[in-house]
Parts: sequence; structure tokens; C-alpha cells
Amino acid sequence: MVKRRSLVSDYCPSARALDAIGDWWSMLIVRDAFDGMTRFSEFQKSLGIARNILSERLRTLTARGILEAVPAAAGGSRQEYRLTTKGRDLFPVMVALRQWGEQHLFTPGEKHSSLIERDSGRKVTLTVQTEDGRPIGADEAMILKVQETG
Amino acid sequence: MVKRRSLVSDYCPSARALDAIGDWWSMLIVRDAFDGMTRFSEFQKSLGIARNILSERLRTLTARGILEAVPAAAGGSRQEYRLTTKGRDLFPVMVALRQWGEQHLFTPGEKHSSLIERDSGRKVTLTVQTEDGRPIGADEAMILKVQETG
DNA sequence: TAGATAAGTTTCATTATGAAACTTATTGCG
DNA sequence: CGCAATAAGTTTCATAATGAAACTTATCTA
Repeated sequence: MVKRRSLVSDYCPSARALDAIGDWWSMLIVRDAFDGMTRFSEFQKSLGIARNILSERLRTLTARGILEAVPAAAGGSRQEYRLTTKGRDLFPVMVALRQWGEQHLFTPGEKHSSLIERDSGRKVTLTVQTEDGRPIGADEAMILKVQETG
Repeated sequence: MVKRRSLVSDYCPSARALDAIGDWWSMLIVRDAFDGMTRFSEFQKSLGIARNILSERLRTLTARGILEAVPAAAGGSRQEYRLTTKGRDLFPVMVALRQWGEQHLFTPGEKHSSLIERDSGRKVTLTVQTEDGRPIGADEAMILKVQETG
């Protein structure tokens, strides 16, 4: 397959993000981590992923600072995998994926999990807006530019 | 490899979303589509993707209703690939990925592209909030539940 | 009309993936 | 404690996905 091209040097933040996350499985691992899972076997059972692949993905996610491995018990060799701050900052990505999935991938009336605020029970949504807080129609009003970090 | 497990029947909208998008390349194709690209060769040059893979991905994205193929010229056989409404609804996902990338994958001062509102030039951001519009700390306040469509 | 692009498809070598078996650590529990 | 059951990986091997390049047609363009 000749080593997949890396996009770490791409000027586009989305491309780098996709590259950093790595793949399909990794994002599902992150989802489960948001769901409170920390152990190898939990991820394995939840995802049905092959052990060798899970092992490799956990290693990569850890190397990239999205997860961190902490010893499960003092002195023990078993690990718990926890989201780092960088990993937790993927939350909006998860919410965005979820929202799109709810909109387009379920038939009316079909059951699905929901994301709610713990205290109020209110549904969590996600809004694209300008810096000054004005919600913005995703479609029309944007363009992309290359520029200095701003 | 024994057919990758499909998640179309998963109760979790994020899992279905990841499954529907398919992979890394597909999301980059969608990104380029947001950037105005429509032609096979444009995607190919922009992404450096192998032609056979691009061909397959465009077919899949089209089959899943994220892109639609429209004849480039009346009577001609060349296609233009355009985002459908379903595809354009992936915008928040793109913005979320971009925002995370900007936050965590660039060194200070490093150049990157930015997403701005066309009219005002203001940066576009993305907020996680409850239905009533109250911004919410991504980390603390959420849980997941399975329930009837609501 | 000829040459140059565009848009794919085919072929073939290589890599990634998945399943299952195999290893060591850890944990429970009597 | 001691032994069976789990947990957490690693190894091996067959198979599927990927990438590069060559090969086809269709479509532009000068």
C-alpha cells in the first residue's frame, strides 16, 4: 500500500485533525472513552474490534496525546486509558457527528441514544456561529482562506 | 480481512455517522467539496489520492446521498460531484474538526487556513449548548442514554 | 483533425485488518 | 496460599483494502 500519505504538514486544520485521529476505529474508541470506558476489555467488547487492532489504536491515540495510559492499580501493569484535555476537546466533533447521524441516518421513530445535560435533562445541540455569538447559516456565508494564525 | 463490521444498525448516531462517511479520504473529499471542488481531477490533484480509490469513494459517497453526480455538460458523460443537503449538513462536523485542529495541531504562529463569515470576515466557531441556547461545558455535564426518538 | 486532458478501470505488489491461538499478568475466591 | 478465571496483549496467518502505474475511452481545444 505504500504508506498512506500523511497530512500533518497540511495547512488545513481539518486535514490535520483527520490525520491525527487516524481512522474510524479510533474515533469510536474516543466515543467510548467519552462514555466512561477506560479498559482494554471494555473497548474490545463494546466495539467488537480485533485485539491486535485495538492494541495498536490505543498505542497510537496515546502517542498522539488524545488518550493517556495510567496504571490501573499502583504497581500493576494494567492500564487505564483516559481522555486527555486534547482528547476531551474532541467533544464537539462527537456532538457534530451525532447530530448529523440523528438527522439523516435514523428512520422516524427508530430508537437511538441521546446526549443530554446531566442536570437538566435537556438535549445537547451544537451551533455554528461567528465570534460575536451570532448563529450562522452553515451553507451560505463562509469561505476558506489561508492566513497567519489569528 | 473478513468484511469490516458495519455499524448501520448501531443505536448510536455517532457510530452510524462514522460508518456512513466511511473513512478518512471520504471526509477529505467532503472538505474539498465544501471548498467548491466538483470534478474528479480536482479532488485527485488536491488530495493526491489514487484514482481507483477516488473513483470508489465518489461512488460510495454518491450512493449514500452525501454527494450527487450531475452531468457536467448536457449530453456529456462527465460528472460533477456536488454536496447534497445531507452532505452540506456535515458542515458542523467539518467546523468541529477544524477547530480542534487549530487548537491542538498547530504551533503558535504557524500558518493555517481559517473559516470566516463571507460578509463580515469574522471567524466562525462552534458551540455546544442545550436546546434553550445556554452554552455548556463539554466535559462535565453530559451523559448518554438510549431512548425513543425525541 | 490531432493532441491533450478528463475520468475512469485494470492489474499487480504491498500493507492493513480480522480471527484465533498463544502468552503473561492480575484477580477472585475457597 | 493456591488455583482457576479474567485481563491485556502479542503472534501468526489468511484475506481484504490500498496505492501506483499502465491502460481505456470520452471530451476539449487549438
